[in-house]
Amino acid sequence: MTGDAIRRRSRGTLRSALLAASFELLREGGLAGFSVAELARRLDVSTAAPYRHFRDRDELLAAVAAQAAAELTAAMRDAVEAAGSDPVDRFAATAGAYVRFVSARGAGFDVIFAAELRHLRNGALAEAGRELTSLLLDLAQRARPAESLEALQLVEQVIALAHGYASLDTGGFLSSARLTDDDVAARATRAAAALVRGGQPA
Amino acid sequence: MTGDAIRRRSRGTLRSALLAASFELLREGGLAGFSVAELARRLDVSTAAPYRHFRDRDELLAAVAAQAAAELTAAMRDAVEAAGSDPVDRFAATAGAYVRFVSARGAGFDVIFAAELRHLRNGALAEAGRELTSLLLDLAQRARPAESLEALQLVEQVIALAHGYASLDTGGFLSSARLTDDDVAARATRAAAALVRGGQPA
DNA sequence: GTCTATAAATAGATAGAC
DNA sequence: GTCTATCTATTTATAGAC
Repeated sequence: MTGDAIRRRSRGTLRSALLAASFELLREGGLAGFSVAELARRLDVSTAAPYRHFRDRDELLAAVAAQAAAELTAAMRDAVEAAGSDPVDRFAATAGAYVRFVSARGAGFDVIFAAELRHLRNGALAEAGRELTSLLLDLAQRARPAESLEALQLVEQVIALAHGYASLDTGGFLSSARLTDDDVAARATRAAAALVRGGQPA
Repeated sequence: MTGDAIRRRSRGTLRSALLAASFELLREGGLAGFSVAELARRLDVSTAAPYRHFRDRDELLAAVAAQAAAELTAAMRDAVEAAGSDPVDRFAATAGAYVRFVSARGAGFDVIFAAELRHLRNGALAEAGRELTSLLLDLAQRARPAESLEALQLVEQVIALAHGYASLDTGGFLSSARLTDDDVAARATRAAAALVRGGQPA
């Protein structure tokens, strides 16, 4: 559906069409498969057209990353609310939300915090990243048992776990088990909860 | 050191020099930065030379992946032995070994189990992958508390965690903390132990 | 086994017309 | 704002000489 809808856009919307198509492209081939030329091809415009809206490839990617960060933060907030009142479950829900988001949109921490985009000092992206980090830190702080790890390290652990599950999913490591995206998200959530609980002082 | 040593190799060793240089290249730019042309450049041979030893890029990568899998399995065995007798600590040590290995060699599960290499049906690679999986399953089985998750899912969790830590490390997410590779490996190990312990039936 | 030369893709990016 | 045309760089891969 989206492909045609994008191609049949009316004039003046190339910029947002580029962003939308970028997510499609990322979902299909990851950062490695991302190219401005391919984007132009899919939108039936010349390869020069995107450069009227973005200085170069990195600026386009940064805009995508900023949008991804905002959407991911929102998705995590929703998952947290749906998770109930247990602070550990609420924090762990972010891992599941992350897996689901990457599977649906193709952009995760690798895009949002890409080293190749840091030189841009893109304000919107930096701010969106900070908001995401802040949400996670807050949830970690509440889930953190006394005497346990610092909240920052707890965030690091859960991010690593979530990103790992998303990578395994994307890379097809889990494909033999024929899991749905929701299955993988549930596993990531369960693992995150175990991780936080296991960190408690015996 | 290695660069010059490789460039000054005597004749008849291009094949192994290609493998060695591949690891260097992967460590610097990951799978995305891997190219046969760049490899040839570094070894001061023509871009055609590598194709006398490998049918194409994927066959070269598969040979790299098979070697990586064997080395990683050995590194994990060493780490397990050094970890003592507690089954959870022994299993968790594989996460630290993985992080250290990826940091040193640049090739991890993403290369070893790359979807793009599966069509080759490379026997050596498949066998090396099986051996790695088998080691992890065995350790998981011994670390697994009764009533806990299946060993396969435990392996999945620890692999995801380890791969996530390695990605965070490689991507520079942890760079603000100025951690050494050993620091990151220690954190991954600790997190893996917490994960396994937290999975126990309360 | 290695080289030179070359072909065919593909990507990023710009100039200038409309 | 978009197009056509073009440039430059890079990569994978092959043919044929030595």
